[in-house]
Amino acid sequence: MINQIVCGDCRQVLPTIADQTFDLIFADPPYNLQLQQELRRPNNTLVDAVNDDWDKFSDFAEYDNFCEEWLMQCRRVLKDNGTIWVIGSYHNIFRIGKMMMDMGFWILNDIQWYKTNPMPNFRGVRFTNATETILWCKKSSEQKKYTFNYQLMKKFNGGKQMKSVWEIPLCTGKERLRDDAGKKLHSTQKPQELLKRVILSSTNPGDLILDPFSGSGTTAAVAKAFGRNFIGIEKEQKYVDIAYERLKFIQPEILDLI
Amino acid sequence: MINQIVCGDCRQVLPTIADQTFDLIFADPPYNLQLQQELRRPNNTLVDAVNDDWDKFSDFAEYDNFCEEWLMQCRRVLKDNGTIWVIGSYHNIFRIGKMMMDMGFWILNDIQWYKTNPMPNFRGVRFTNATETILWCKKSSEQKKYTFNYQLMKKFNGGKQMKSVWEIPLCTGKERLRDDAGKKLHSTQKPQELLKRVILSSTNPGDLILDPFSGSGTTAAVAKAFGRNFIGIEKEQKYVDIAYERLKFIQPEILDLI
DNA sequence: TATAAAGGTGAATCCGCAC
DNA sequence: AGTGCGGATTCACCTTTAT
Repeated sequence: MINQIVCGDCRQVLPTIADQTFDLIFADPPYNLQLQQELRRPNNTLVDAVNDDWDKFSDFAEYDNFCEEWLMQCRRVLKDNGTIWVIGSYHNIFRIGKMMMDMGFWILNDIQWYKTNPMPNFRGVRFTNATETILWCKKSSEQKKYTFNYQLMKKFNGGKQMKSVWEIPLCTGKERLRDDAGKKLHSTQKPQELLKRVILSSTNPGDLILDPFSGSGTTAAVAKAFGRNFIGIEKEQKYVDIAYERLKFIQPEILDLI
Repeated sequence: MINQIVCGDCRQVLPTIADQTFDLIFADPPYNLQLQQELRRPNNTLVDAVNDDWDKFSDFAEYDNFCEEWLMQCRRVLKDNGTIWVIGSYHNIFRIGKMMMDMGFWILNDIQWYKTNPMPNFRGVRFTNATETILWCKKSSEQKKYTFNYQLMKKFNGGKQMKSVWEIPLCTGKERLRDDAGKKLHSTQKPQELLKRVILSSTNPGDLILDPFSGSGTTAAVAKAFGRNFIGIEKEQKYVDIAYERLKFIQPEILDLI
């Protein structure tokens, strides 16, 4: 089932896959829905559970349990010489980072995706939230070998060692997948440039890559463009369809950038 | 005991302070770096790494317990309309961020200190680790009021809304405190520009600021320069002495930058 | 005295293989 | 697992020394 997007919850699909199957994992997990609802509440209008610490804790606990399940499975299907990337924002990345450390993952870098065109803070109550964090980890602290194409990254960076800060625009323009009405097909489509750096830095041609939250299929598209194999897992059939449609088209503009 | 550096472990000193005393807290706790071995540059010179006793913890649990203690006390002595900043690296910030969320703190921003001159990765096995993270939090999600001098930050940023990425050099040159032999007096002295942004963005003149890990006294120095009051807590007497010595000198170059 | 060259250094979880 | 060794490996900025 190589080079496919499987429809299903990764917590159910991953247990059907053998130990040490993948050379690389890229995971872009969802936020806790309950947390997001809390975030979206109108300012200063408090919802019933404000003082209910139990409710709050149960929200975190539910998200933590969800992450623990898919992360444990990811660790199992990752080769002992493989690495894993997990992207998130300040809403979830601290919980995930702490959990990964406790599981035995060893952080290699905390990459900062520095958005060149972030959404401004309209009310002027905070600094413009301009980054997302991508954790790059090996499977254990003792792990000796992993793929890092240092010289290629250095070349991409004009001959100087590439830093952990990646200045990349949000996915907009022609790259952004939209329906006939111009409505974006996926709310959090990641830019190809981001996946290009992930895949070219930490895999070799022919390697097998897993994306347990495939979404619009950026990981699969970039993997295909660069001769890597992939397996995507995606819960919603409509996103599976979108990803397959996307994979039909060659994207030479990615290859031009090498 | 205003505008003083108290010598002692903040876990013992803070319980002697009344509830809701401080308008702002800036905390720069030990990072628990857990360095594995010595590191040499390509020219074979040894890197003078952080190897202080105050940064040694036996395991995650010990570090977590330590952080839980000082964070709980900080939350108690912070005014209900105050905010707290905590700086760390990928070695500790995920543990701290998760813990703070669980305690009820509400993250306003995850500021990225983007070092303009970070130490390179000499072995070429990772990306240059170029950032530290500073969490800016209010005391609870329900908290309506807190100080954010939006217009001043905008002015500092050339008229555009300031982003959560702060490009600031490491503390070197004349600003770095050194003994007569040229040896750095503190292994992790923070740049004044960093504290300037923290203090000017989130306090007003006359506010009272706590730094529970005072170290070389950068927080106190910048607070004094900008007419804020401070209380520092520092475990080691030698650093207390260094900070007081530093406070004797006016630093007009900070004020020039307004 | 001015300019150029050389040297030092910073919160870092920094090699891989053979024996 | 401990040791030894071959080989690949650095950026920005400041200070000191040399021309």
